[in-house]
Formats: sequence, structure tokens, C-alpha cells
Amino acid sequence: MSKPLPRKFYNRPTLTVARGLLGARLVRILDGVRLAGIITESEAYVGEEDLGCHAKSGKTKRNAAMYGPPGHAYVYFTYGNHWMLNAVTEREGFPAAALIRAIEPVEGVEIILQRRGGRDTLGPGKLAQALGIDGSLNGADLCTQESGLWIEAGTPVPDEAVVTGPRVGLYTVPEPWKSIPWRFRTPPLKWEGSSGR
DNA sequence: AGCACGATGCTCT
DNA sequence: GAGCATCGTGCTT
Repeated sequence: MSKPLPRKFYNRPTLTVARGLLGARLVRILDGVRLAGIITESEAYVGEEDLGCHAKSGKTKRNAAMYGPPGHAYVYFTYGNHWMLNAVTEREGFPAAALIRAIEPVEGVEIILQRRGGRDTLGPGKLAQALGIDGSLNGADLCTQESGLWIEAGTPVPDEAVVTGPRVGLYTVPEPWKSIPWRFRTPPLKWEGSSGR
């Protein structure tokens, strides 16, 4: 069983971290049970200049965690029902984070599926619900095991297996931020054909 | 298999 | 009081 990724992993450019999270293992201890999934999709949100980033209007109570030290969780609520999990990146004082958008369950799969009512975990709100992640974990340290939430090294993903594209859901964000390819994913194993997601 | 739309509540202006 | 870094349902092809 391996250890949480060190803080220096997160203290790097956000694009590097978001790319590096692919293939890593997101671990959650819920009711004493270990649940885990391989990260298959992430996005980068980088600084106040990035008009797609929550920090675009400066520091607020909501986005404060992004201004904190790297390697902590930034968890926020949106659309009335959904919690989003981000890993804070870069140096303290610079607001940036990598949004974890999707996992492929590998440990505690039955519990995860049960929590999801048999539905998939592709999508940031879905994976948060599957792993019992909510606002109480905002600011949690991902570099220790105390909070019951951390990320471990996994199987490296080669560059040719990584697909990039524009970030999802930024309907009202101006260009170039709307289309900049800061989304990273490893396509599901069943990629072609009809029974994907 | 794809699109449209309503739900739902918290945060910021 | 508006605007969401979304999801699930229900209706259309």
C-alpha cells in the first residue's frame, strides 16, 4: 500500500499536475472502508488571469482554499446538488487547482456502485457523491492520511494515451479561456462502439 | 443515442 | 437576485 503523493508533487505548474494526476489513485476512507479509483480525467484552473477559474474575481470565502498551500483539497458546491473535488496546486498565495473530473473504481467497487445506485462515476459531481466527498473536506490536507482523502501514485499514462480538449461547462467564459485545451483525459477502455458511457 | 430542460441551494454582487 | 467548473429524466430520432 503506497503513501500519499508528497506536497512537492502539487507544488508545480497546474498543467503539469493535472496531467500527472491521470493514472494516479484517488483514495477515500469512508466508514473505515478503503475506496479507491484511478483518475481518468482532470482539468486545470490557473490563477486570477484565467477567467474560467473561480479566482478570477479575487479571493473570497468560497475559493480561499485555492490561495492556500498546495496539496490541499478545494471542495465547493454548485448547481444545487453537486460537490466538486479539486487539488490545490502551485505556491501558497497563487490561486490554482486541478479539478478531478472522473475515476474508474478499483477498490471497494461494490460500495461505490451501491452509493451510485448502479450508475457510473464519470463526472465530477458523480465521483464526489460516490466517495462521500462534501464541503467538510474543503481544505483537507491530501498529503496525509488523517482526513481520509488522499492521492497515491498509480500506473503512469503514456503521452499517446492522453487526450486534451477545452474545459467543460464554461458557457459564459470569454475566449481564449473558454477553448484553451486544459482538460486531460485517458479515454475509457471501451472507447469506440456504442456502449461507452 | 442524442438533445433539451428543470432541479436545487449556495456564493457573490 | 443572478449565476453557476452538473446531473438525471424524459422526449425525440
